[in-house]
Amino acid sequence: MPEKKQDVFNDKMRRYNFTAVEKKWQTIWEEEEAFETKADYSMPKFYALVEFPYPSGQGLHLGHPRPYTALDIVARKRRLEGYNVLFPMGWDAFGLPTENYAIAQGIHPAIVTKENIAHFKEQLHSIGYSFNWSREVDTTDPGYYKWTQWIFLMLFRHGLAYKKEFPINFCPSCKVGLANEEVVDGKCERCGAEVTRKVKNQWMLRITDYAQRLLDDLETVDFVERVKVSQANWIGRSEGADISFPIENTSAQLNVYTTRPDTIYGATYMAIAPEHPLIDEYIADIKNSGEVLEYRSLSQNKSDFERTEMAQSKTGVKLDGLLAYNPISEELIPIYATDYVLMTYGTGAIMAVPAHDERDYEFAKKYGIPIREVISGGDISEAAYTQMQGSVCINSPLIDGLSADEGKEKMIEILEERKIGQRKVNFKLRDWVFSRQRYWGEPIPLIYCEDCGWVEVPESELPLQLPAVDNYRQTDDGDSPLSLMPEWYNTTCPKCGKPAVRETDTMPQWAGSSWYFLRYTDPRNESALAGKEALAYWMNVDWYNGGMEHTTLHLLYSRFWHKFLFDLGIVDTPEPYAKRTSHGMILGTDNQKMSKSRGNVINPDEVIGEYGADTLRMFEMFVGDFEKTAPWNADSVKGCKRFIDRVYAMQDFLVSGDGYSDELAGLMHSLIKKVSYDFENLKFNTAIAAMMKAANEIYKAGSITRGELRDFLILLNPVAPHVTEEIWQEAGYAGRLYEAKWPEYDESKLSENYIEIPIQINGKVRAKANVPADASEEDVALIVRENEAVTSYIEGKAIEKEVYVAGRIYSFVLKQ
RNA sequence: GCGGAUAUGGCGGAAUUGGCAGACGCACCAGACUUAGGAUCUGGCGCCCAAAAGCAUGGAGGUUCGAGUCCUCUUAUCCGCACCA
Repeated sequence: MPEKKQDVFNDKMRRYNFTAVEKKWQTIWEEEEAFETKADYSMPKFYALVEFPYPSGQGLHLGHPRPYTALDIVARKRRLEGYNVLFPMGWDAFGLPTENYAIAQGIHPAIVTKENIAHFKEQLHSIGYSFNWSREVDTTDPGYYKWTQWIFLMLFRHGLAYKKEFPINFCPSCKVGLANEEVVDGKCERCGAEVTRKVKNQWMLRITDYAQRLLDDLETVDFVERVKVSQANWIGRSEGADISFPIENTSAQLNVYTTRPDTIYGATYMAIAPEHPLIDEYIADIKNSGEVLEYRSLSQNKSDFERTEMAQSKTGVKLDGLLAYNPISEELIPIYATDYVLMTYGTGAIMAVPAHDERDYEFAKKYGIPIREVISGGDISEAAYTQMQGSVCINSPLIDGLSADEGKEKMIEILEERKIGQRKVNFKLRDWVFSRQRYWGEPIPLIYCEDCGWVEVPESELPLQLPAVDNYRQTDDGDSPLSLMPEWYNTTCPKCGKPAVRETDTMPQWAGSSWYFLRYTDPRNESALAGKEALAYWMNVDWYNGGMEHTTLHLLYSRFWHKFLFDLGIVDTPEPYAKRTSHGMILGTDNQKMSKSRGNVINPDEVIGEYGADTLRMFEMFVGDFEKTAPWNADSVKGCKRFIDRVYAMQDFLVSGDGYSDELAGLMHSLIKKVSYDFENLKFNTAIAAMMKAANEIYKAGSITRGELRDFLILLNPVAPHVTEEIWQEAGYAGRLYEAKWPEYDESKLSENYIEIPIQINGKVRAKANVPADASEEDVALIVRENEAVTSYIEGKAIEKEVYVAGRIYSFVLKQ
């Protein structure tokens, strides 16, 4: 050991060349297949999953490494704990940017994709992740999308895929259909033209059939609360009743859905969507039909954006000549067409209760419709009163005096008895629009035959490959480029053999990512999406981390597909993911989202070049609470680099001894406990802080035993795998660090013999006392009284109360 | 508008879930070692103050021996969804 500690750090300071060292270990790990899964299915397994990236042309940005490093830490820890770990990576490579690049440059998207993947892969390698590269998947690989298509066929065969007219966003200037994310403020992202709606015949998936199960099973999984809440809100279950209102002087009934049957006496008008078929049916009876039809076409031409823009002020038009009959209040009430009622939810018609619904209130005020209070508790001259809790039904002869909740139940019973309505559950969740009029996606494996209708492409012909095209652009009508290729789409009907045509739409980007976690379990299987045994062993995903932005799309879609495959008996579990966590975004140094246009993007390659991969990994974890957004701070990165250098230099005070020294034993045991706990609970920042603090203590102590350094290196290894592996080798420990065993701590050795407890007098800390850790309350009371500061405070004053919280605090309350 | 979060030093952030507010890091200050320092080591560092005391977790109240943490009200910011009957 050197005489003076600082001597070590002058010219003699031990340093290492992180670039060379990191490269060295990455090569060794690869050669030794250090992180590959074991074929031994008797081992306990752990499946860690991060969302596979879209390989964009820009390469990785600083946001990518945050979740990857987090689960890499967990995966590495699990391996050290003796688990067989599956930690795969792949590419969600179908998508718009690549396609747009292809359109602009005329280069086949497959070629661009290949280049981008190579770049991404190299970057990921340079960060030292322990991914199972032998299991890499690529959604654009025909060997992969064969099974995406196969799952679609199964959905079709089981009646979960159907075709329907559906409006899409269309840019009249670019003449292309746009995804929602390409529409910014109602304008085309590229050319800025106003986006309109265009009705297309689209494939839809019946995710709504699974709405109840998708909601119920949230109870069975360990997802962070905010994810569960968003999914539940998105599914949007509500309970109410369908009720029929006869139309006077006709045989028609107007069916409505309401969650508030208890307010039916307050229904003073009916409101229907402008598209509602009632208008067409009784157009002859509507005196102002011209006005009504004009209103309809006006609202139909509005884009979604305009419609929400207009939400400020409600508009509508009364159907002159038609009146509805309220079957409970036995009154005749007017009917309005208005676009605040949506054709796509419920029945497209509502009973409007202005007194107890804010929208109806606003509408009734504007059009001078009576507002009748039927639930007490509010002031309806001011605003609609919508509370149910603690409210009582009034002006409602059949349910007067009941609470709103009871009134609702009672009214549903009455409606069912009289056969004018029934209990009904509704969901906000819509079916999934599954076709895209694009090139760069999985072709939908269906054929249309004049005689047989839609017919499956035979399974033996899968994958149905994307053909080479001359032009990747949509037609002026917004159809897929495949629709310009008669040589591809003309075929024969697999059923009857007559001439028939292929579907030219492709699948959305969400398709490939809806089941990729299954493919990782057995990625090269050619006869099934994955082998039974592999699925049984590896599923469920034990821990899945991903962005909040995928909560209501990818996460819900993949749960849906998984449940469908479960129903078919292909997978054994009703849910794919046992646990889901979410990371916060990394912002630029200006506290803004990193983006090319803001010019605040930092490339991870720069950080690796200047400080090394271990430092990048550590800082990504140290920057703040994993679940919160955090701004990148280029200066703070240095702190992590310094710490790593200090750890490297610890070898200079290495002394013999496989165990812990008396001086550091308590520190080591509590460090093992802290780090083990924090790594499991997304508290990477405090785990690193604890290791930094421990390093400071070790420097103060001036020596470290071989046993202490060994365990310290193992704890730090998941965060900084290269440097720890290097020290392991240089210091002469046996074997590889990646094969070491995660240390255990001894609870009895955590605490010191003596502990310092603060003494409060009237709520303020005035003194501290050292007491034996195992002292009784009586003992502590005596020790505390010996303290001079305490005696000076309590002398001559009456003690009103004394509180001792064992090991924490001693508190006196004095009479003032 | 609805839903979800967040607010703590100059900065990023800690706080065993009601028990010493500011761990750890950055920046800064002083000293050491240096031909040199964008290296390293040692120490300091919430505000106010000579010190003692006092004041401090967006703001205002409250509960408690004790509140960043619990309750009520309020302000600001961020994210998601947009008339879901």
